Amino acid sequence: MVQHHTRANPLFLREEELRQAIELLFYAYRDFTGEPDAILTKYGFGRAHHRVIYFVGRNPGITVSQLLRILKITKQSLSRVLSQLVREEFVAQRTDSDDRRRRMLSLMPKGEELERLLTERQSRRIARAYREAGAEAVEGFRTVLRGIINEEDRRRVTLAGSGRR
Amino acid sequence: MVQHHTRANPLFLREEELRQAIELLFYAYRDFTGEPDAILTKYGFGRAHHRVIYFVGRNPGITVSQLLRILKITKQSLSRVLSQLVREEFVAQRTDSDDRRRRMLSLMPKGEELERLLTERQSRRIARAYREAGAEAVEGFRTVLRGIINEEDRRRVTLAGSGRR
DNA sequence: CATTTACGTCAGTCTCGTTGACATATATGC
DNA sequence: GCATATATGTCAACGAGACTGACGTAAATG
Repeated sequence: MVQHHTRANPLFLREEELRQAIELLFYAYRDFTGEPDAILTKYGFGRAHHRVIYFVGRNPGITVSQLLRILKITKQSLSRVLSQLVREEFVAQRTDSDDRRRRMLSLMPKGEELERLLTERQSRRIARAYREAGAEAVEGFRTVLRGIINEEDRRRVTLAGSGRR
Repeated sequence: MVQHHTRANPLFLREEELRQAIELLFYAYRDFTGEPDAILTKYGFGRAHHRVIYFVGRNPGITVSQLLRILKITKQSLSRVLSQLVREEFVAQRTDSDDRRRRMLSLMPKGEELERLLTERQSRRIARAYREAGAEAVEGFRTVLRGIINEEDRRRVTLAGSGRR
């Protein structure tokens, strides 16, 4: 697949290979977010709203501080978009009965609908790529991406899912 | 959180798998850009500067319009960061002798140095992930990422690298 | 010579990230 | 019960970086 005819210089090969990875990530993320971004604009929302809607939908009952740890942004940045989503009835807050300081977040019908719309687009893109690449490539894709993620957050992705070994 | 022990429903499994991909991409990109972002701050630059420096370094002599096509941002957005990079002598412009409307961009010594610094960090992260994952996984990673990229831009990544030159 | 292309710029807007200070409610350890 | 820590929200101010739309200039091109 990767026809490197320069076997003479392994260092060059390595750098070229790594630069390709950098570029693949850039282009893939650019296009991966491009479609949702366009949809969000119609709602007066941006990518930050998308992230909140996605992770709240994925983890119903998640608290603000848990969300902050995932997004790695400041309380202010989250607060702005979150309060907007609550105000416009995309997201609901209810007090945790165990610890009444906590606000448990969940999607309201409007939020669920938008979440589905956005996730559907992204899923379709991934599904197509997965289908074309085959199961073995998919495993490789997952493995490498996990390796790129900071160690402390790797568990976030594979614990929840089919990757139960 | 969400543990799926259901093997009964293949559709559900599929959705879970796709959501994991979405999250892998999110976390990987977040951490992939996190390190360079921190460095750039010290220079008074942002991620936009990084992208320009990277792609100019990678494609010496690239023109403004070519850069726009890669970054998919507007002329204004590019103009702001580019003129700053030129002013501060990270990037040089010289008129193309064939078509004197074009400005061919290249890195100046300061730009090359910063580019190396930033790319080094990202490369190290990728290299570690590649090493841990193995050659086969790397191929899968590349294949799936290429599939995620809009078709018209796929050639950007594999032609320039292993192909010519 | 008219049109198109490449590039730059001005003015204004918006999202979304930042810091730092402060307020409140609640939980928890002693 | 009190002191402290935690979870959350909010205010003010700021900066980066994206956008649109319009306009201007230089050069290439049909």
